[in-house]
Amino acid sequence: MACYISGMSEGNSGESKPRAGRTADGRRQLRGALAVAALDLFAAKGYESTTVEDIVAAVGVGRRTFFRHFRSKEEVVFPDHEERLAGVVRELDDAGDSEPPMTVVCRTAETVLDMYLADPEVSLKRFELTRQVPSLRDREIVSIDGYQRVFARYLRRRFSERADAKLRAAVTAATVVATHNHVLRRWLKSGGGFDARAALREALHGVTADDTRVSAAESTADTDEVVVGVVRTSTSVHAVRDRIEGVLREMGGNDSD
Amino acid sequence: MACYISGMSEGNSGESKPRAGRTADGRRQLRGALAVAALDLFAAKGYESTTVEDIVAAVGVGRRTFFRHFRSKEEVVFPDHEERLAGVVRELDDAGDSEPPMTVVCRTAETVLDMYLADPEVSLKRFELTRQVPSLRDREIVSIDGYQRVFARYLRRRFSERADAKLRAAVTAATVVATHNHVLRRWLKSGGGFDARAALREALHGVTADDTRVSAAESTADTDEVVVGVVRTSTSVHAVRDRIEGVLREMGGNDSD
DNA sequence: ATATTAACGGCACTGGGTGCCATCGGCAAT
DNA sequence: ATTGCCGATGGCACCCAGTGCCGTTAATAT
Repeated sequence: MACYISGMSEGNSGESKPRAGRTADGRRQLRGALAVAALDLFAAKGYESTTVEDIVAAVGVGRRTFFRHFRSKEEVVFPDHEERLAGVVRELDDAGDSEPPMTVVCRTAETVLDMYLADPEVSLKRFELTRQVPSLRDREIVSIDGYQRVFARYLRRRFSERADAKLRAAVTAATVVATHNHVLRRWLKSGGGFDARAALREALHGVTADDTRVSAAESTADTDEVVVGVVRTSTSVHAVRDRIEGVLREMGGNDSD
Repeated sequence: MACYISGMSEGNSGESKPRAGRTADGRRQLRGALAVAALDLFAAKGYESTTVEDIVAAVGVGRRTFFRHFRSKEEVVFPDHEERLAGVVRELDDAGDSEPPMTVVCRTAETVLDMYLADPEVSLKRFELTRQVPSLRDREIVSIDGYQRVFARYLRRRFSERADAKLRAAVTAATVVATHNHVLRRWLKSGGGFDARAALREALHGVTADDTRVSAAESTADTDEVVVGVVRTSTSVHAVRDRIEGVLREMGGNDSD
C-alpha cells in the first residue's frame, strides 16, 4: 500500500530508490539521506518551519523511520556527535601516562578541531543554523559541555596527586575548551579562511603556559633548588614564558625525573 | 462553569483560595504557587511523569494560565534566571573602569554564588532535579553559558587594548565560571555544609593569580623596570604568588597608576 | 454605574516523540 | 526452492508541550 516514490516533492534525487534493502549498509545510506534532506530543507525554509513530515516526505520514508535514525529533530543537525565524543574519550583513555597531561589534552583538542575542519561545508552550514536557531544553539552548548566534562574527567585522574586536582582539572578543561571554541568560531566566521590548526596550537601554547609552568615548578618541589629570575618589565610575556620554560628544561636535564 | 477549588487533588493548601484577584501582586503570588506546586510534584512523582495538567490541577487554575507565567515546563525550575542574568549584566555595566577587570568579574561571580546561597532549600531541590533529569541538566548548562558569555563580553571590553583581547576574555570568563561552578557544586553536594563564599574567594584567588600577575606585568610595560625573583622550588605556589603580588604592589606605589 | 483593561479559562490545533503491531525483505538452514 | 528467523520499515493511535483565539471576569478609572 505504501508508495515509496510517490510525492517526490523535493527534486533532489529523481532515480529509482529501490527501497535500499534491509541491510546495515542501506541503513547508513538512509540515515545520510535523511540528514542531507533535512539540512537542505532547513536552509531552504528554516528550521522551525520544517517539520519531520517534510523531511521524510522528501526522502520518501515513513515518519516513524526518522525517529528510528535520530532521537530527535535536533539530532539530525549533529548526527555524529556521540561517535565523536566517544572517539575523544577513547583517545584520552589510550594516551599513556608517560606524556604530560596538558600535552594529551591539547592534542585531543586539535583532534576535535580536525573533526570540524574535515568537512568545512557541513560545519559552515551547521554554524549558520546554530547561529539562527536558539534551540540548536543550546544543543551545541550542551555538546561542547560534553567535551569539557570528558577533558575534566581525564585531567582529574592525571592531577589526582595534587590537592586541588578537581578544581585545577575543571579550570584547565574550561580553558582548553574555551580556546578551542574561540579559534573554531573565528575560523567559521571567516568562512574557513586560515589555518585553524596552527592558530589553535599557538593559542593553546599561550593560554596554557601558566599551567605548564606551575606544574613544572611543583614537580620539582622536593629538590629545594633555588630559581632566580631577572626580567625587565618591558619584556614581552611570551619571551618571559619561553625563557622560564628553557630554565625548567635545563633543571630537568641536570636534576630530576 | 469553572470550579476553582473543586479537585484539590494535592493536599498542599486547604484554605479558600479566593481567586487572588487580577492584581499584579496576585499575579506574582500565583506564579509562586505554580512554582511551588510544580517542584513538589516533581519531587513526588518525577519531572517527566508530571504533566502541566497535574501542576495546574494542584493549584486550581487553567492549563493556559501556566504558559502565561512560564514559557515552558522547564522554566518553572529556573523561575528567576532571566532576572538574575540581567542583574549580573547591570552589575558589570555599573562597575566603573577604575577597578581592575578581574576584581569586578570575581566580585560578580560571588554575587552569582550569593544568589544560590540565598535560598539553600530551593537550590538543593533544583540540584537534585538537574542531576536526575537530562533536559533540566541541559537547561542549566545553557544558563551557565549565559553567565560565561556576559562575563566574556565585559572582559572583551576591558581587555580591548590587548592584542589577544577576545581570546583572553573568553578564557578568563571560562576560568572564573568553572571555578564558580566547582565551588557551587561542592557546596551543593555537601548539602550546604561550609562557607562557599570564602571558598570561592580563595579558589578564585588561586586560579586567577596567573592572569592578574600577567596583566600587572604588562600594565607596567612602559617603565622598563627590572624585576628580580628568587625562590626555592620547594616554596609553595601560593607563597610565590603572594610575594609577587606584594612586589607588584610596591612597584605600583612607587611608580605608576 | 459604565467603560476600560489585564488576566484567566477553555477550546482547538500544531508538531515532536513513543508504543504497538503488521509487514516486508534479506539471509541462513534445510 | 522452501522454510523460518530477524532486523528494518510503515502506519496507526496516542501523549503531551506549546500556541492562537475568543469569550469572560474582576479590578480600576471616570
